[in-house]
Amino acid sequence: MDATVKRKARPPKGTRVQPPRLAEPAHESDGAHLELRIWLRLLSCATRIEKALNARLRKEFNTTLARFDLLAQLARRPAGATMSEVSELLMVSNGAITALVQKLEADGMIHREVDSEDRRTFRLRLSQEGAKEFGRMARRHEEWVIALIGELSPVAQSDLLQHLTLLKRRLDKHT
Amino acid sequence: MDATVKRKARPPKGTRVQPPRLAEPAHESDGAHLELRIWLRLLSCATRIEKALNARLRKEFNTTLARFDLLAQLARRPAGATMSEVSELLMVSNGAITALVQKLEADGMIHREVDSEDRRTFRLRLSQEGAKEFGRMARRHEEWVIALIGELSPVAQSDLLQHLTLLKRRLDKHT
DNA sequence: TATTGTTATACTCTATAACTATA
DNA sequence: TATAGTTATAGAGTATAACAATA
Repeated sequence: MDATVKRKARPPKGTRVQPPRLAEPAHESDGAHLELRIWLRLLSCATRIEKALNARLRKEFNTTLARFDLLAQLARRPAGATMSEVSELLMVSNGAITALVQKLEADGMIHREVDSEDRRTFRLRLSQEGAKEFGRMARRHEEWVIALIGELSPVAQSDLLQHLTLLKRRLDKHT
Repeated sequence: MDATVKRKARPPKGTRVQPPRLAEPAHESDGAHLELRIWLRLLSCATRIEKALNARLRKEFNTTLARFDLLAQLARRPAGATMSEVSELLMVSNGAITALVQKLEADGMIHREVDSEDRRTFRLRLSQEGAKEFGRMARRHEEWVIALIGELSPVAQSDLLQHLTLLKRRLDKHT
């Protein structure tokens, strides 16, 4: 879904004297504080990867990253999870979860059973085909991610992971 | 209803080999490839920061990150930019840009002038109040980002920036 | 014919608040 | 009263495709 924005063509005339610059969603990224530059680059990378993954999930599986993430949470919890738990895990409101779950249930990817002890709650679980389909998606997803990130050297990768982990810990405390 | 449904609850002790982990929106993140773990952490960090910034922009300035980013692009281009240029810079479709621009114009943040040489195109520029308001937003924005990221040591920050820059370059080539 | 930008349409994700049914 | 989840509503962002004006 990229590479087709036809803006390569540039008005041949004009008195524009700006230096050539790579597309950079930055606010004065050059003199700015380190923190700002990190954030802009982080956002840029995440957006790029997210768009790529979303487009491919749509194309190959007719689904989205949000749904994929919900399935992933259930996939690692054979005992299932409640709506509220999923809501917290995905950091998304209860109402939004209801919508996602309805869609996934309608597609036959998950089912919900009333909890035997508290009839207000459901346990969500992958259905059998849901588990299979998620397996297919997860494999492709991983291939895509490896293709996108795998060009970095192993050392760079492990450094990057380490620093992101550090950042995430700070955010966990700070948010 | 086993009361402590939270994932944090753990057997009091044990022979765990794995490091303690916080809630992690991951798909089997432990045995997974490095690339996958990087992506999940990257996404997690970006989402957290983005949500925080969006909420604050909404609260203090009644605006959004998408609009802020568009303004930021104009702020660094005194000569202005066309719709298509902005579309490319923000990696967003032309139709979506029209919507954003209409909103910002209605708010008096920007104006658009018909290009004297090509009457199909507009030049978008910050209005005077737009520039002032953007200045206020940018200052706050930077404070927030510094507060969120600034807990990392300077060394960690510069390493992180370096690795993200590397990643971004690969993505530029690869996407 | 090609390009710039608009419009119409639709879809996804999201939050909030009022609501229901349990507890 | 408090909690789990639903519904109704609203709004942002997005893409696509058909279209108009201009090149």
